[in-house]
Amino acid sequence: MAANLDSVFSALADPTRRTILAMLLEDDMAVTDVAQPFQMSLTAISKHLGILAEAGLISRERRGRVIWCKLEPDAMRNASVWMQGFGQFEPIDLDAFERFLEDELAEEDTGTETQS
Amino acid sequence: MAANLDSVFSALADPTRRTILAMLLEDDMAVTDVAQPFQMSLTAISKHLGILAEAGLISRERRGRVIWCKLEPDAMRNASVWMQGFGQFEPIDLDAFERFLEDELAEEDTGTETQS
DNA sequence: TGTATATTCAACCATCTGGTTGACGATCCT
DNA sequence: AGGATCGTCAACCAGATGGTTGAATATACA
Repeated sequence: MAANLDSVFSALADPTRRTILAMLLEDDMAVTDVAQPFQMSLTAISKHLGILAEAGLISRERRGRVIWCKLEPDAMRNASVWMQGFGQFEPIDLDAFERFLEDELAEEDTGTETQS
Repeated sequence: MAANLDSVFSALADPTRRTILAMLLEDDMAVTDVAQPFQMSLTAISKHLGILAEAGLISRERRGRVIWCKLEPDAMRNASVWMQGFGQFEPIDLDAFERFLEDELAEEDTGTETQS
């Protein structure tokens, strides 16, 4: 889904949002606590969290008054897969990569392990 | 370093630019040839290439009249390393990667944009 | 009930982004 | 030199983005 790559990469393009993700890596956090270390308004942080949630990078769950934000690393998988394909080889090794791809597909045809 | 993540991720956030990168994965290309499959003007593609180059994702070298664009995978690799911190991703799924590439290229070929 | 806390909504603003067109510089080929 | 090709520059435009403030909503608590 290329549209999802759009939203994931543009969500990751903002340093505030990347910092928020790094904070959530340590633990789930309430919106107010997420906002605490930043200089900007709570509304601005709330918007950033909305963008991260829209991209699927986090989820938000209301418990009482508090909305808990939780990292959802699955959303990064597609983007990570897409990116890693570019970093795995030197451009000069393209032919080798093609053979590698074909080998992988051939393995799958023979019923070797299959990831979803 | 963080500023570079800004430029890399925001460069990757545009589907036209991701398609260009996928095209350059196969071979170095002249600007005009990069622009050929797209509907937009050559100027627009030139700007996209400028953004990709600014992010370090490609390099451009003039030979005669022609400017050759070449993929520079190191920049993406750095961003990929950043993403690795956010969870245990599955081992690289090259089959999935190839499907992404095909989706990206198919979008441009058919002109059907899957915008959300 | 009334008040404090947690979060979002609505309106607004400045700046960035992705596109256009037309003119221009650079290079190749007769 | 003259003309075609390659690519960028400059100016412009509509819409997106990231921030603000003030009001509104939802929940908790005394």
